[in-house]
Amino acid sequence: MPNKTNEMIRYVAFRLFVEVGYEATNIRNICKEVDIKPASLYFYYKSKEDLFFSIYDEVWEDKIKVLSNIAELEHNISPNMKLYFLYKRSMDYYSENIIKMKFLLRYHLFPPEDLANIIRDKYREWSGKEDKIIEDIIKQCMERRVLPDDRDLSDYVLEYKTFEREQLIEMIINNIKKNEREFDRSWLRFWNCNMSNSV
Amino acid sequence: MPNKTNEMIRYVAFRLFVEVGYEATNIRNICKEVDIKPASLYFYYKSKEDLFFSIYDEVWEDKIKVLSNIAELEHNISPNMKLYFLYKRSMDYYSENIIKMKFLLRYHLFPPEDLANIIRDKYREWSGKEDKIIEDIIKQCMERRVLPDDRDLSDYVLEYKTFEREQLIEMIINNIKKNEREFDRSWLRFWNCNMSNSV
DNA sequence: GTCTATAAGAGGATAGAC
DNA sequence: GTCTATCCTCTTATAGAC
Repeated sequence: MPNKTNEMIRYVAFRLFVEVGYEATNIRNICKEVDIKPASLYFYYKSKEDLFFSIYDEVWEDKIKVLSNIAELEHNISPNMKLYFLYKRSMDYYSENIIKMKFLLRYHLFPPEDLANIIRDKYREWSGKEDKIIEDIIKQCMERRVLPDDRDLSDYVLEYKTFEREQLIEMIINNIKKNEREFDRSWLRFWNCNMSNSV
Repeated sequence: MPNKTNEMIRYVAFRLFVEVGYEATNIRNICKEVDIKPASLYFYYKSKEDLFFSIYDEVWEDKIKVLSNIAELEHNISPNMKLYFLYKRSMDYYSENIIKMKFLLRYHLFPPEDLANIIRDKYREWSGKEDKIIEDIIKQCMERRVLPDDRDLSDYVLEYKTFEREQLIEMIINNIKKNEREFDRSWLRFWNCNMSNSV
């Protein structure tokens, strides 16, 4: 049974953490927007750091949940189409949640000094789960010879993740959602140039 | 005739601005490492912001100078080789100056709130100079039909910059210098899939 | 749950001596 | 050029009343 005040705190804090960053976000500003006094925030969170990681984990949890659902959805299709759908629906999710993705990018690329170690550990754990989902599909591609097996599984996973990250960063930097057609063009280039061919 | 203390201030400040960020970098920390008292820093710079932009402009100036030199170097070669050399030598420069590139990426992606407007203006000015260098070479490619002229110049420039940025971000994120062969593979994919073909 | 009041400290910046 | 001393503001966080 989530509390109204708590939801407001999380909403405002998240926005500020993304837009102005952890260090520049201060308790007073959050509370001003939520219309409570700073002391009240400490009823919900024991510290600024506590608030941050509560949000950080929630963003990752949501992302992993969505990716899992996508991966489990398709059954009777070829594994390369599975990977394609994973990509396409990931892009849909990222497009609609660009701010969450910007949040993750920000704190993985440039973590605040005092949170850096914790973020690194949490990142490893969460992105490990992400890897498993991708690995699973690519493994199927290799088993059914949709992808040449002269390369390592981990190599393909890295290739896919790099490609996906490029797309994501382009979205974040340009702050626009690409249209379906552009996503498909990128996919074709990726599949033909980076995956199927071993240049 | 640069002053020894001033050089130290700039060196230390630059490192801290990259690694821990503008907000988390404080005058006291800089001065501690330089082994001077905070008041002394204000003899060289009128504020923290002043120090920051002095470094910001220097990083860009150096980058533009190097790019200009590369572009002016090659004369008797085909324009597509010119673009290839621009790419290759840019990558060499970026590899050897990853920390400077990380600095620029950091402040363009996530500028401190109070500096955001100034950074945006300066960025426009500097990257305009960068665009001119790239434009000049691509224009030659189109004139000599090395690149199909069914696409706009600005379209090609954007394509090149996006490609270059991908390579750069990969270097920064993985914090390693790719080897020559990998750079060449990336170039071939780019040239064949993104430039020569109009998919 | 939310408040008032405040502790405790860190930060940018300046005055003025040497 | 570099220092000591200090101002003033902002920040996280807590104590304790309601």
